[in-house]
Parts: sequence; structure tokens; C-alpha cells
Amino acid sequence: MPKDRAPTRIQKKNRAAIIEAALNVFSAHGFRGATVDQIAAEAGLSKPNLLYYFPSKEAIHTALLSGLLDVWLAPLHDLDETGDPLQEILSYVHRKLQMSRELPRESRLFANELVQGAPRIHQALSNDLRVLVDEKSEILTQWMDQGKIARLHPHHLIFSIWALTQHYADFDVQVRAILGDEDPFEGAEPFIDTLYRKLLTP
Amino acid sequence: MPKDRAPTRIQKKNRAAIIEAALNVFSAHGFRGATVDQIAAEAGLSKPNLLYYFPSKEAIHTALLSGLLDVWLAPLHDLDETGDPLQEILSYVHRKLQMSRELPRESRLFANELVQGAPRIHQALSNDLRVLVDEKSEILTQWMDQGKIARLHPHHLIFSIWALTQHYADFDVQVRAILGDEDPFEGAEPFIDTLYRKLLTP
DNA sequence: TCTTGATTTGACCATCTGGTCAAACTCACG
DNA sequence: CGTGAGTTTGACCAGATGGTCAAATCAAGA
Repeated sequence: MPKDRAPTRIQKKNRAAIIEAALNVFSAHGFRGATVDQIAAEAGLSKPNLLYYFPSKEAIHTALLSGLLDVWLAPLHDLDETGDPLQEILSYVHRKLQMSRELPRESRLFANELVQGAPRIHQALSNDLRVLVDEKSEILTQWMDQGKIARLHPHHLIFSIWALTQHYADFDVQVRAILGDEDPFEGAEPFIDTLYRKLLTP
Repeated sequence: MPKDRAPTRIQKKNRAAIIEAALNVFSAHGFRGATVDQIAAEAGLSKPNLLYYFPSKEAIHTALLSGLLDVWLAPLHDLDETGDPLQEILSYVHRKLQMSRELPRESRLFANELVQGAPRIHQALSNDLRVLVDEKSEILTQWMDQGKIARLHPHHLIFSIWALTQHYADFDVQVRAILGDEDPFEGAEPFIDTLYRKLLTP
């Protein structure tokens, strides 16, 4: 494996190519369904060469997930206590839907992991994620106390946003099978916007 | 393989045990992640014995999925044109949530398949499911035309019900990691009920 | 250019996995 | 009971898969 000095030009390029390839393969087939050969081929490397950069399949998966977790949680992280409640929430919803549209592989990567019991990221869920959600739920509760938005269970409000937005990335095949040629997000955007405006009006 | 006469007592028992075991294993690990040995062990059979009842892993999966599809779609199928619009929809939502609570393995089985592009049930999606959804969307549209419920994109309304209810089964680990000891459905039920009452009010 | 560390690879290995098969065993029924 | 169909299994196979290794090749600074 490469020494842990400053990464060389080649190391940067190949590590990036591997992570990109791994995202493709893991998101499409899940951890178990992905093969190292597949990832290597997609990254344009031989299998031993790939394993020169990452010690194992598991290590690639871990690196990929932990690298993405921040990106994935950024929109919720940005929910601003001092902003306008309805606008803040609608903006969060909007960003999440945008991510389903633009980063569907990332969404499916997490979906794959979660639906199988999250054996490799259970840690992060019970710690980082839980803390973040509790923190933001606190803000939501304050807004409700102040009568700025309707009173609802804050955790379930957040779950609903995840469910409604990620559905379009995770179950893309199903959505498209039903909508046919229609662009899913064309209709999803106003639908979800209306939903939260109605729901959150006190 | 057993002849296709009337199934014997033993055939009935073992086929049922295999399907039950397959549901456990496939829903927890996905098609690729499940092994025939695992299913056989769970069913209390040896691998060759299992393969005496089903010709292949694929065949078990297919039998399982097609056997469940009807159960899975029954609630939507039962949406009744002649009933009270709001009550009909709320009742559908309620049944779907109930299914997430009582049949989480079934939900995850489909989720696993869908999130990986539904390679084995694409057929059913584009045919049966699409027809059913189009048919029920027609009813929803009529209700909207009659001013009985708010005007919304009917397909996305249905998607939202799937997303909100199945989320609790499919991403159970995540939900529980955040809620801690709290029963997810305790809070989900009133939340989702409120959501659809507000959303559907014209 | 030369040297040294970084990079790449062909060959290989152990294990897992889906599936086969012939032989053995069990059961229901005449 | 005896017998033939139904059921079960140990042994086995071929291919896939994660991972290793020594040898070969390459790249960049002295």
C-alpha cells in the first residue's frame, strides 16, 4: 500500500477513480452484490492494482460512506434557527429533493446499506446522525412552541422529508415505470412543496 | 423435483418452510447477499434437499415475490370508488402503515429489489402495477374534479403514501437509531394521519 | 543518466457458492 | 409386510470471488 506521505499525483487520481467507480458499483448492487473486479474494471485498474490503494473491499466501502456522510447531512446541518421557519424547512426539503435528482447513486448507496440493517454504519447512525437530528428537532419544537409552524412530532416530520424526497432516487425504477416518459421531479417538486406548506401551516 | 401431482403433506410443509426461510434471508440480505445454504439452514433442510423442491435460488426468489405481490398490492386494489374519498384514502394509508408494522420483511424484500433496479420484477412494475396505479389515479382525479379532495398530482399522491409508510419498515434501523426506545408507529400513525387530512382538505 | 521508491501486473491461492448426482432412506398403501 | 414412489443426503464439481506476492515497470529527483 502507498506510504502515508503527501499523496502523489497518481495516488490522487487513482484513489478518486476508485471511489467514483465504487460509488457506481456499490449503489447499483449493494455491498455483497458488488465485486472487486467490477470496481477495478470501472476504475480502469487491475484488481491487484486497486488493492494496492485500498487494503480490502470493506475499506473501499467504508472510505466511500464516511466521505459521503457529511455531504449527505449538510442540508439538515444548515437548517438555521434564526431563519424564517417555513422558509427554512421548505428550503431543506428542496435541497433534499435536489439531491435525489442530482445524486441518486449516493442516495441508493445509503438505502442499500440501511435496508439491510446498516451493518457497516450502525455506529454513525446512533451517534452523529442521532445527535444532529435531536439538535434540529429542538429547533423545530421551538418554532412550534412559538406558533410559527403547526405542532407535529419533530422526528416524524424529519422522517417524512427523508422518505418523500429519497423515494424518488431510491425507487427510481418504480417511479419511472409508473410515470412513463413524464419527468418524476417535474411533478414531485410542486407536490411536495404544497404538501409541506399545508402541513406546516398552524 | 417433485412430480406435479397433488402435493403431499411433506411437500406442503417443506415448500412453506422454504418460502418462509427465503423471506427472512432475502429481505435481510438481498438476492445476491443471500445464500442457498443460509436459506436451507433456516428452513431446516440440507441444500440438496432444498434444491429438490425448487430448481434454483432464482426460482425461490421468483416464487416468493410473485406470491407476495398480490398481498402487497391488495390495499390499493381495495380503494373503493364508491366510498367516502377522504376515508378511503386514510384507510389506504392506515393499511399501508399497518403492513409496514406487521410485514416489514415483505417491505424490505421489495425495497431490496427496487433499490437495485428491480432486475427480477421489472416486468410486473411496468404492467400490473402501472395498470393498477393508473386505474386508481383515475378515481383520485374524479374525486378532485368533484371537489371532494384537494387537487394534487394523483401519481405523486400515491408515491407519497408508499414513501411515508414503507419508510418505517425499510429504514427501520435508522428510525430506531434516532427514536431510541420510542415505538416508531406510536408517533407515525397520528403524524401521517394529520398530514393527509391537511393535505387532502380542498 | 541513474537510482530509488512508487506503481502495476500475471500467476496464484483458499474459500465460498450454486448446483449435480447416485445412493440411501422413508413413507403410504395394496 | 413388500414395493414403488417420494424424500434426503454425502460427496463432489465448476466457476466466482476476495485477497496475496514476487517480479517487472515506471517516474521523478539528484
